[in-house]
Amino acid sequence: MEKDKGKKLVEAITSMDVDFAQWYTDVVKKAELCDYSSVRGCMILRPYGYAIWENIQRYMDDEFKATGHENVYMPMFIPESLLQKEKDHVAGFAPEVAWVTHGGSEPLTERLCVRPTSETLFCEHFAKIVQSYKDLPKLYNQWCSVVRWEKTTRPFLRSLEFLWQEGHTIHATAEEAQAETIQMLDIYAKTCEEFLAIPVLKGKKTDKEKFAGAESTYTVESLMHDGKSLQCGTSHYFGDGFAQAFGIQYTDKEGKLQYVHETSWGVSTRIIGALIMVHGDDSGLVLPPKVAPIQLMIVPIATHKEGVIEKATELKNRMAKIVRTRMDISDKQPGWKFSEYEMKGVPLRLEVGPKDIEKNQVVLVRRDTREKTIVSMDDIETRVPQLLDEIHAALLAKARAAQEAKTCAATSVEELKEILDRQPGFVKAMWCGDQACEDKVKEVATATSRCIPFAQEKVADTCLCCGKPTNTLVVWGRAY
RNA sequence: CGGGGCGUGGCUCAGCUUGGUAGAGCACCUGGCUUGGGACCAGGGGGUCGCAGGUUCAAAUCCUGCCGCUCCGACCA
Repeated sequence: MEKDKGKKLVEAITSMDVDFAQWYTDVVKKAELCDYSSVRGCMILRPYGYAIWENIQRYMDDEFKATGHENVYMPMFIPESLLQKEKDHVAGFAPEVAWVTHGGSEPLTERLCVRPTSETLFCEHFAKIVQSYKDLPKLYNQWCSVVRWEKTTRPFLRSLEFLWQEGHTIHATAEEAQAETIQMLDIYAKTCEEFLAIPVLKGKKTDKEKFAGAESTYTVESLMHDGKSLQCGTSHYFGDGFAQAFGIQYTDKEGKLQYVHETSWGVSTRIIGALIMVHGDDSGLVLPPKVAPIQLMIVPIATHKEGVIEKATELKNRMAKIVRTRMDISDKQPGWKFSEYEMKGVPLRLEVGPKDIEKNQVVLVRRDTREKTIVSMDDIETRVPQLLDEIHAALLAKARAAQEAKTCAATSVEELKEILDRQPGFVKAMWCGDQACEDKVKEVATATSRCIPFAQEKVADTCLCCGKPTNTLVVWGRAY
């Protein structure tokens, strides 16, 4: 039935059900999100990929500012002695930091690490600038890149250098710091769901999975198309541990010296990996409208016919005032353009040709469902934004349904393993709190605890591993 | 770090077994024609075959080492 021509190029993207990992790599490359560089494990963010990051940045930055945070910039180098100050922290990061040992040809008296995260730099600075309770809180954030010398890398999911934001705040009281930790986790959840259409599971990490040096770590976890989970954002409460290690003290109203309470929180370009793996399909990327660099792509048909380009340009100028609009008037075939912008995940396409112009109409085509709607040219200003909203809602609903369909419950480690082998996803199971049991789950079922969800429920009375009575529900899975 | 696969114009790959002056398709450039799901015709440009050694009269091809990419595993904010 279908014509053979052109099929070969469409097949350039491996089907997700054949080989999900290959599909992911194909999409990243074909959609021109990033490219490999000559440095192992480091990637080049191309304009289209970077534009996605800029949109995420803009959204989150507005949220940070709206909650009273200020942006700063710290150095990219950390002296070894400074990194050593908090022992859990250094133990966690030392194995994967990159070291600078020479300045020009001169050996340095103290080697410098390239920041894997900046807690130590912020702490050192906070210790200097805080004297009184009147100096608190300090609500700082920085947008930067960090370096972690990973053994294996994948575009967006794990690279030696990656872009992120790291928030670092200090507060007079533990309560205030704890509230900050949760507030930022909520902003991350909101970013995922309302901006990226990625449903998330909010919860607390077990001690085994928490951040090096943290008292508690909170996470928003999401489920990818292949059933593996990915941490989309993380928020840590440090208590006064770092404050003690770095001497961050203030004088309270009673004139007594107190340690500050600290938090940190971060989201990285890894979230773009989630975006790809949650919404993508066999034709390529599917971008939720709010984050899409191009929201509406205008494809004029039969551009050589009189009046087509003029009309398409007029429509583009009208739409560009409302949504991020592009028009392709290159002499490629329309079919080529359709495939190209589907691969790039553009949420909505507008086709306009001689027949449409005659009838004063355009054809709107949704990327997510490929549904075509014929709309009067007079109505596009209202219909396009409406459709974009519908697409966002549909993507979120679809992803939520997929997550629910892949969420099961287990009462034993064996059952958990059996479920994950059959259908990877989230598995709810009770846990006694003992790390030995958590280790056992990893050993037997090759699954890790994703989080202790805030929304607790009871799927059994006893620990899935040791059988001791417990009321704690943990969600398990296999993670990226 | 362990195991598998791969490295030849921008991309996908053939050529390697059996050594003998570098190939195809796509992409790109020029012109024509076409335009509602990846067109067609003609002409054109572009590669020290991942790197370094070795064997040989001669290496993309054989040998050794290294580097990189990729997948699986281990490790890991």
